[in-house]
Amino acid sequence: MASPRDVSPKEVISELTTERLSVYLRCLTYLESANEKTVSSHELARRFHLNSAQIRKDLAYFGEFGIRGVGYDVTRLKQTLINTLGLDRERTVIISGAGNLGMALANYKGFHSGGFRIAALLDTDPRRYDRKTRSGVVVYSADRLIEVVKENSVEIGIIAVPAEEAQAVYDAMVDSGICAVLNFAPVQIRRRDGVKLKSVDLRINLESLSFYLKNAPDVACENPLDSFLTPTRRL
Amino acid sequence: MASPRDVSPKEVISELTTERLSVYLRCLTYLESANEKTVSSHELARRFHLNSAQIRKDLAYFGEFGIRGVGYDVTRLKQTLINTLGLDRERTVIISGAGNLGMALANYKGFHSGGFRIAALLDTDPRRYDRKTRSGVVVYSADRLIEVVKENSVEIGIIAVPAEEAQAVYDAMVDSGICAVLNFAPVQIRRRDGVKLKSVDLRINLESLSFYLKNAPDVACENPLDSFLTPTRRL
DNA sequence: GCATGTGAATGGATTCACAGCT
DNA sequence: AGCTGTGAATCCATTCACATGC
Repeated sequence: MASPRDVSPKEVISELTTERLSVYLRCLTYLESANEKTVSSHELARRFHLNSAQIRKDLAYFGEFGIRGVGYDVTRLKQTLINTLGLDRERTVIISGAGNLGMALANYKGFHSGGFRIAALLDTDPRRYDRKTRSGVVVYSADRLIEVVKENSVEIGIIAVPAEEAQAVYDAMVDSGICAVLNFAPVQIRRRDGVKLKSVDLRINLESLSFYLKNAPDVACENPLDSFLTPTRRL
Repeated sequence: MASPRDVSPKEVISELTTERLSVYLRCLTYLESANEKTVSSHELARRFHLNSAQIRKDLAYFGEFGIRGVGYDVTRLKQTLINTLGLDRERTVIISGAGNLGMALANYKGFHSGGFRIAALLDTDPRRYDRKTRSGVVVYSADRLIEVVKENSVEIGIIAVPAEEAQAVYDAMVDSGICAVLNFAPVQIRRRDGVKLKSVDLRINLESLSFYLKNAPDVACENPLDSFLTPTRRL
């Protein structure tokens, strides 16, 4: 249908699919490092506890990358996924909130490679200004948001401030031109059009485990992928 | 159908529903602090950008808590949700990995109230032993896992170690008797039956934003709840 | 022969819309 | 009159199963 280089799908791709692409990319990176040359959807499914039909369907949204009777070329599919996910160029990130969580995120290895660069931490507490994380990220005054965003062409903002300040930080980020935000504050952010928002709510995750413990029958076995993925459903 | 105190549903409740219950609880806590006495599903939906039919359906799994023509009693529904989520008694948590992330989680306010208590941090690096977080959590040798779990009746384990060690930590936690785990390591954990696993993958969340940026049409507006929730789908 | 890519079938989750209660 | 609780309808995601191509 689509040529192999066609990586901009016409249809809307669900968040679930997108997140699985990230999982596939990780699997392929591993296979490549293990010197595997090709892999079939069945093999991928078997080794990483996925579903082969789903892998094929997910990939097929973006073109035809496999060879019938053979499977997928590991390196080529990996590159395709990198392109598809937009990880083929660097995206700059800022983190608002230089408390424990912000600092931990600034040092998180997965945020310093494979397409991402953290330009700065921002905070409103002057005592934190000019501190530097182990990974070399500097803390600036939150007043300098616009300046930092402009100078570094920041595309992604991470909210790591207390719940009360989160909405204001979100709005300021959007005003400064950021159009994708990852929120760690435990609040429902009021969104703005055209700005992607993902939230990670640590408290909700714990409460969900509590619910399980309360109702635990004894045995429960689920899709290993589930726990990673967030849905895209409409209200 | 069910009596108001019936809080153990026969049917299987989806993870999506469970996570929404946490959201409702948060909304009700806010309404209670604002001295609201009753609230209708429409009012809840309007104020917190939810869907009224979904609220009613979610709540109805656990009994009949509303009054037709009136709505829900804020305090009573809040208490019901606390019971339903199993937050009416304390659940003890340990965190494995006293690096940046583990330390940040140990200091996270949402983990020190409303039903949770962090008993300890565990690490394999002796240089970290006996350190104490601001919130008073002490770092022990990971060797002492079983001892700590037994003495504190730990029910929930949080994995905050590097990817390579995550599976071993998970297995050790399960062997020690923990039956609910929250994993922050970017790997697919091989599950054991009867043990609930939730994973938060920071890298996947960022990649998902990257995909959005790559394909951003210009405007996109989604369900504000989406970003918080994780699905429960079968392979 | 074997594995992809894909329509068709299934299975869930959300939303609609209204009967029934206060 | 108003709002809950819920069957029916709709929408979306996953899985099946096979025609197609290497």
